[in-house]
Amino acid sequence: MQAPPAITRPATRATAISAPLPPIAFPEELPVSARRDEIARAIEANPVVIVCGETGSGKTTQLPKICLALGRGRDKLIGHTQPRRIAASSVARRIAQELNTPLGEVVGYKVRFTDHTRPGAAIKLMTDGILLAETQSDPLLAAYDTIIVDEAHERSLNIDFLLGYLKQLLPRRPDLKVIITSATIDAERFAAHFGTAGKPAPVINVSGRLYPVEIRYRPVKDEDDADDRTLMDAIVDAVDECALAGPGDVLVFLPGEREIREAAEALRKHRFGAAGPSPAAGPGTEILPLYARLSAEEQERVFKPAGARRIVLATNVAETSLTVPGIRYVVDTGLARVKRYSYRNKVEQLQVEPISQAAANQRAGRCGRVAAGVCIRLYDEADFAKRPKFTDPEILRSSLAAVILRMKSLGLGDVRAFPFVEPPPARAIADGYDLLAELNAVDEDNELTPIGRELARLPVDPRIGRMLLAARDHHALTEVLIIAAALSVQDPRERPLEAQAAADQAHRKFADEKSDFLSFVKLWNFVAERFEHKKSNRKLTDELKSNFLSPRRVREWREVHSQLAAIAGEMGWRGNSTPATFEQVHLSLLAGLLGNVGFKTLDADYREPPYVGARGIKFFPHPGSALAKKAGKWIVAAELVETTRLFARCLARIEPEWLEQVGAHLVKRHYFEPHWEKRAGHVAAFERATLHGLVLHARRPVAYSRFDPKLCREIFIREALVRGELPDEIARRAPFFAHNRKLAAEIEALEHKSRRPDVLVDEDLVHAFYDALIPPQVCDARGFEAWRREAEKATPRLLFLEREQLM
DNA sequence: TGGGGATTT
Repeated sequence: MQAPPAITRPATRATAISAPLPPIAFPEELPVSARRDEIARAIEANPVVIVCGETGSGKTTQLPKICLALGRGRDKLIGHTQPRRIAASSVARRIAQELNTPLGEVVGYKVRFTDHTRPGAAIKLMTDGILLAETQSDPLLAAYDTIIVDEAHERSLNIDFLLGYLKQLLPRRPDLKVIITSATIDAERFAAHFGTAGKPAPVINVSGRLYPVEIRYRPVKDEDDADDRTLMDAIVDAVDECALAGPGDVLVFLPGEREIREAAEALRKHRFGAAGPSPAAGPGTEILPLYARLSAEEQERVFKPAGARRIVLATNVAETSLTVPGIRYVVDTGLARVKRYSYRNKVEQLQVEPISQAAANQRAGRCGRVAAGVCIRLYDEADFAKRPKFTDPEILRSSLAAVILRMKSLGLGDVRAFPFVEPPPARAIADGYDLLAELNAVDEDNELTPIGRELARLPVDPRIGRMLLAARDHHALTEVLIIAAALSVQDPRERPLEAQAAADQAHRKFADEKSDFLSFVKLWNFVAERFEHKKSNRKLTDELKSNFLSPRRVREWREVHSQLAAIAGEMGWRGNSTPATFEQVHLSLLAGLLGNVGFKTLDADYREPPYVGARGIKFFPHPGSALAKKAGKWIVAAELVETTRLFARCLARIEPEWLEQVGAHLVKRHYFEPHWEKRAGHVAAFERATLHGLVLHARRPVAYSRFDPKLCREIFIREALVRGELPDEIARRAPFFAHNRKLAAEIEALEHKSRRPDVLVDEDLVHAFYDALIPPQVCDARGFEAWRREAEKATPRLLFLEREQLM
């Protein structure tokens, strides 16, 4: 759909007066400043420049200013993308401050839900997702004369898509300058990607301001000691080693919450255990967990330096998203939970894996920011050397349905030909199309359907978008908007390690025994009521917290909900004013979740997976579900994730009949054992219906004539006429029937007497007799009767057999 | 019996 440019084009300089440029100063202590002439020349001479700057180089804040000094950002914007919202806003603030201008005037930022740019600004910070979203209304990115993609080495889905998009766009935008910033090791790959005529894009390396980091390898198990030393023992020893090396905070990288809890216990036990206080147990030493699910307050503790030594136990959140200040020592387990997507089973996996060399070096770098640091790796150097150099980019670890949907909707042509930095394998693309077909978003030719085009307009996962489209049709939009928003954000329910039972108790009031999805609706109503009657933000926050709800995540949920509700409003969809039924809600959810259905084959005993799902996968209900112990025969799950086991999370009971309705385009039907039904007077068969291999019904009787009329006619003649199984009331009205039966009986009796019991009336002869007379379309008793009455008007004894025909 | 971290028309 093409809208008039005046509406779709983002604010450009045509209508706004540029703010007067402030003087641009470059802090001389930043390494980038010293190289600014060289960088500026490279930008002027090349469409694409790769800038490698390690932490502390100043690239993020100074590059936009170098562009500004070059006269860019005057007629069009300098766009500058960051992987995270928090970074986009804080970088904008910092640059605005350095230019001594109010935020928004010369430097603005735009992230989801917040737009702090004014017409006339020169530099716009944004998340890479925002720039990607803008390609929908501004395919040439005409609002920009310069685009800086920062932190490209993070290789998120958005970044990889953006790098492909820019590569394709550049020939059509010869005036556009693109700057990619990256960690040094990835530079060559990006340079080659943006090369022209066999010549790679220029790379400029800017040193960082990292202090040297000493790497020490301390594997959990030494070759010669075959004892049962565990990872936790190794962590305790490594922390001791750090403590002996001198003062300073320690950052320990662990794969997840569970390991963080174990490590905290091990460290506490070690400090207070029988062996006496360890060197790490200086007075007031603090052990601080750090992971994303932690409440804001708990995370805050990490940023408030205390007097005593702190030991921070962190997940990957501390690798890129959060910078823990003042770290002198890093202890690296070399492990992380990594999300992957299994094309074979079509489930997500979240399993502990050894991290790449690049990630290990990033972790080590976290202790060299304030002074020389020490990184203790709990594996040996040979182990490090044989690890992959890079972490697989997200695009090679994800379902591609959303990427394909967006590419189709932007008209970017063949997915296989798109210039990805690392093209996904063909089977991954095929799998993405499979999911889109399951959602009815593409047709047999893999072209977008009207549903697909609508899906592409919704800023949510295609599965979730599909629920919304179905809800519009099932009059369940009010409930499903709440559920869809909830499924798009992190669970607002907190479950702190030290208060799990209390949290579960607080959340129990939202539970619905038939559907975890409906607990989101109950929770929504609870929260909405408190927002409506709030006395103060403080009180509201306290009330949420006392119910173990994260205020931050509740806010995100409400923001996503209002964004989706606004889009629904723009599309003219109407919410239901009366509550939708369980069936209406879950028919809608099923439209997006047909691949996540399960059938219970075993009673749950926690040893074998009780449910079988699509393509024969077997899974457990997640123990956090209200249905975990009493889920029904048929369930649907919001997601299937393989962690320690394959778990289905967020469950609801469903009826198998709903699957036939919602999954009509996927149901495979197989018919077998066609047979004559005397009372019904027709041929019946049994139907076996499957959805993704899951048996919906195994032996449902169906009238068979519409599937195979020819075979039905054969069976009708043989069973009803030759063998005499015509329904009685039809037989009584048909004199030929009694006549022919009697004749056959007489002949049989005669042949019996003549001691030739092997020779009976030849069924084939009788069959041929009827077959020659009865028209092809007759295949059941009723059709036969109608034909016979007409035919006998002309020839009354048409169907009467003669004795010699049978002998 | 229990999930790393981000992002969006």
